[in-house]
Amino acid sequence: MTAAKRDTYTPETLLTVAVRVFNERGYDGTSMEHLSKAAGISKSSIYHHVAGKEELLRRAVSRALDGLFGILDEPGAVRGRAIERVEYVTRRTVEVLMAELPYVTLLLRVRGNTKAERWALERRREFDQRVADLMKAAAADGDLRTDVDIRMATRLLFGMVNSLVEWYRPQAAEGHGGVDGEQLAETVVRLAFDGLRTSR
Amino acid sequence: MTAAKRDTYTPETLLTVAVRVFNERGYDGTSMEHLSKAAGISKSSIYHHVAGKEELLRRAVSRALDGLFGILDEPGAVRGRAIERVEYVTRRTVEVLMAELPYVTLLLRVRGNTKAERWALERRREFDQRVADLMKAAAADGDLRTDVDIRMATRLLFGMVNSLVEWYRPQAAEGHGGVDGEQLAETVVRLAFDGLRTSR
DNA sequence: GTCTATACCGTGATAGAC
DNA sequence: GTCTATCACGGTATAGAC
Repeated sequence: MTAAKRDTYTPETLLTVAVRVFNERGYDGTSMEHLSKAAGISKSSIYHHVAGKEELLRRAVSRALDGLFGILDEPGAVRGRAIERVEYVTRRTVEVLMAELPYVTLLLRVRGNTKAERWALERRREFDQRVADLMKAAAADGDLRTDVDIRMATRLLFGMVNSLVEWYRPQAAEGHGGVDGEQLAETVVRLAFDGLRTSR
Repeated sequence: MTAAKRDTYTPETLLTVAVRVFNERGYDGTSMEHLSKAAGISKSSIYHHVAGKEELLRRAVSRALDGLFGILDEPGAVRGRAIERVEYVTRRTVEVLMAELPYVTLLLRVRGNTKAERWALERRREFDQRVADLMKAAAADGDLRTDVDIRMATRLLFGMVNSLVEWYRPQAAEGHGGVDGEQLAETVVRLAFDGLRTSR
């Protein structure tokens, strides 16, 4: 942040508003009129900053995808035993999901009606595939239970992780900083890998 | 089925088509024009059967909700140790989700822009609350791990279960009947309660 | 029960003044 | 950079013939 919050919009600040409204009403359920009301400027002023509604969507899901793919290049995701890498990617996915919550939320709700949406779905599948490959490696190492299909387990694991966007809301710094972030990530990992039950 | 598939539509047969299109394009992304093309009749013919788009949505989510709430009245959900009841409800939720896949899919994607949608969201929360109460009882029995927040665990568990709608597709009876249904439900339950890992 | 034709409104997007 | 005014279009829904 080089300057304090200013009155005039940039594509970035406008994006913040747009993504919030998209998540509240759904992308298709949001009109340019809704956006203009939420931003406090007229419809035509929005067109001064961005080419249209779909560009806002493209910018938003790009940000989410960048965050997710970034994880796969981190040292913890490329070095070590496969199961450790899976745990790392899972934990980091939860963290990125929380850090970029509105953007990832939008990404996960994309349907595929427009070009930008189809592009987003394609890249999401690519990410899922990369994770599924990691899981296969962990299974080959004998570190995952053998009575479940790996592809299915991958989907369920990330279905669980992704479901965070439906209820997680960042608490506005109550005393201590962002401690709940790492805590929640740890909970998800422990639950997914060790299960809900007290003892087997 | 008292009669074979007929040419003329009823509200029910029309609903089948509408729900499929709603799930493909999203409710807001679906126009009456889309529906009429998919059904093979004109827009105005649709209005002969139903009052409008929102009635189709209401009928669809009602069917999903009836299926889910029905679970809570089954013997397995009201008798026995709490953890057994939680497992039962989890397993049955997976089964209902598969049996009523398009309807539950639509329910889980509802945003809340219209009256019917807000009503659906309210009833969904009611179901979630009933399940959360069961989980609390299981925790009080000492059958759930104590290092995770119960409310959070409930949300993650059902986030995992609900994520099925994003990828599960019924296979068109390849040889044996509907064996995969119970199998998948069992996998979800085992994964959720015992975890992914081979051994602790 | 289905059709064509149409009413009427909200949509995404643009023109041009300030 | 923002505005008002406006466009062409597609949206839900209805009228009335067959």
